[in-house]
Amino acid sequence: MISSIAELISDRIGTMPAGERRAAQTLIANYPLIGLKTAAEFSAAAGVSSPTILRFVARLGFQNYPEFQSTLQDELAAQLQSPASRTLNPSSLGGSAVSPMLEATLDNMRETFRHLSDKQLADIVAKLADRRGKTYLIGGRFTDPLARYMAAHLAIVQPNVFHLAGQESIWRDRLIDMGKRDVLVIFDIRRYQDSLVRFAETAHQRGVQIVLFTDQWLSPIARFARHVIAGRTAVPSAWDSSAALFVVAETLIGAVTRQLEADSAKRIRELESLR
Amino acid sequence: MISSIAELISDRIGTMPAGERRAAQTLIANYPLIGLKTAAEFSAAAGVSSPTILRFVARLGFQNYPEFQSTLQDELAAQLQSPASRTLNPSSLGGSAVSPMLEATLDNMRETFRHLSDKQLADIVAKLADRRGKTYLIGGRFTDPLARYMAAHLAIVQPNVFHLAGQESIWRDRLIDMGKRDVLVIFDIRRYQDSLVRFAETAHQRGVQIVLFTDQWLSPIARFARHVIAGRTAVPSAWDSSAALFVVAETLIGAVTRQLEADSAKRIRELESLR
DNA sequence: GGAGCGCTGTATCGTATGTTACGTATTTTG
DNA sequence: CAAAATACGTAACATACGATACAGCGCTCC
Repeated sequence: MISSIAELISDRIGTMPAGERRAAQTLIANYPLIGLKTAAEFSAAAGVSSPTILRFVARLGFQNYPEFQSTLQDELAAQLQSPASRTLNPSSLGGSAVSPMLEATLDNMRETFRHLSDKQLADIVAKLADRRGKTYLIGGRFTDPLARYMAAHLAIVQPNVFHLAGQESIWRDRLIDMGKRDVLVIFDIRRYQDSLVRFAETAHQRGVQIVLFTDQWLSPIARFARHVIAGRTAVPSAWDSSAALFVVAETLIGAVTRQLEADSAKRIRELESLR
Repeated sequence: MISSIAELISDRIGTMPAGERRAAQTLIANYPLIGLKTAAEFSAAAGVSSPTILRFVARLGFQNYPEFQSTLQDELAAQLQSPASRTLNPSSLGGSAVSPMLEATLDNMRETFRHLSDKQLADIVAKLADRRGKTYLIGGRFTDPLARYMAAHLAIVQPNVFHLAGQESIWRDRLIDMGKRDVLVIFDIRRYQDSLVRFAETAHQRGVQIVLFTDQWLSPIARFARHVIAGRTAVPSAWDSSAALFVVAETLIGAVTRQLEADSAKRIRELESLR
């Protein structure tokens, strides 16, 4: 079973003529980056001519150079998305049944936060903590609980936080109260829901700022969103994982609370006395 | 000090017009691979035109698209050569506000799963997948969204899954339908809610098996529970974190789905056709 | 409400890139 | 040692890619 181009090469390098072998060796030595550059640059690095490079990729079974590059990119993409598979050898850890799921989830979180800058989060926190406008939250079929979770916390540290629940017609009607100063937090991962997209579009037209929690393939709502948080969702399960988005949500909740510390502390005391 | 293109983007994304911001977001979400493809493919993925992509890279300070791609490749090369440097976020070095939160959460998860045996999980899965009885789910003030999340998934792979929502009196009345073969999944972390404890006690008296998700200090409901999952909740925030429990929930969802694979696949197909 | 500015997409252009044909060099085999 | 076959590079070609000019549109600010 040959899965990567690197394996394919080492499998066939013996049957190659001298020039192509030099190409193969340079590619292996700088794998896979040389292969992503132009055929001319590749040929220069290998010290051969560009036609030799083309014959080389043809011998590997590719129709043309772009096809070869695409395959390399796909390979790279697969590597970059699951850091674990690359860093640790499979035999090193004890074979627990649950740990693949846990490991994947931990990777997803690290990866999600790696693509999330402090500045981006700070901007979102500032917007969520801005009390001149209202905050609305809504989610899709499986992610609506995340919207609820976030709403439950935010509603405690500040007024004017609303979770949009129930039937579509109900929350569509709420659009009438939304305007420029307001924020709409939407959770939407595959398979993206049309109803949410329509809702987001209308809200956007009304000038509402949208904060979108989605997966790495980006919900179509990203079109209308002011801020996009792309979480990794891939786990060894029949379902996608929302855990990374959940942690981002908790991080934001914590940051908003700290931001509003003075006010929220007072508010929380008041709430306590109401019980 | 800006070292990577990703940082550069998050630094300037605030000043970008809508179209270029979409480009920026898609690049961040699929970093950095989309940027290595052609401008046309990039533009299609971002849902904008190719000139917008070119204006985007120009705004980042590049003379032309190839120069932008070369920089991305160099960055990738540096990463691939020292795998260690990739795993840590550059911002985690200089006192970032978010990464303590992430680190604590990751620790919580590892710690939570360390105290969770495969056998314990397998028992719970077996019980949840047992279709002779009904499954009820409920949670506390902040954890009810977790109950909803779990219910939303379980209800798809098997019948007779119910989330108990609304006012206390409503779900108390549902006790009448609960019996020995049924399972009640409860989420309860500090501060533990009296209403839930009373509910759990009554259910227990009726012979209902209780699966409890709680924190490491154990809700009083643990007294009545057949299975207890104790998650770590401590994070540097004003709030406790439910993320570890969330991941356990997802793990169970995945395991139950696999357990019921044959039946659930058929069921899911049926559901699809109902849309 | 009107004028100005800035953003974005369409269409066109030039060019860099991959591709192919061909001739020479090199190796292999009878 | 000779002849043939294979490999390799040079040069011409075509395509597809990035760049640019321009027009339409929405937005903001008087």
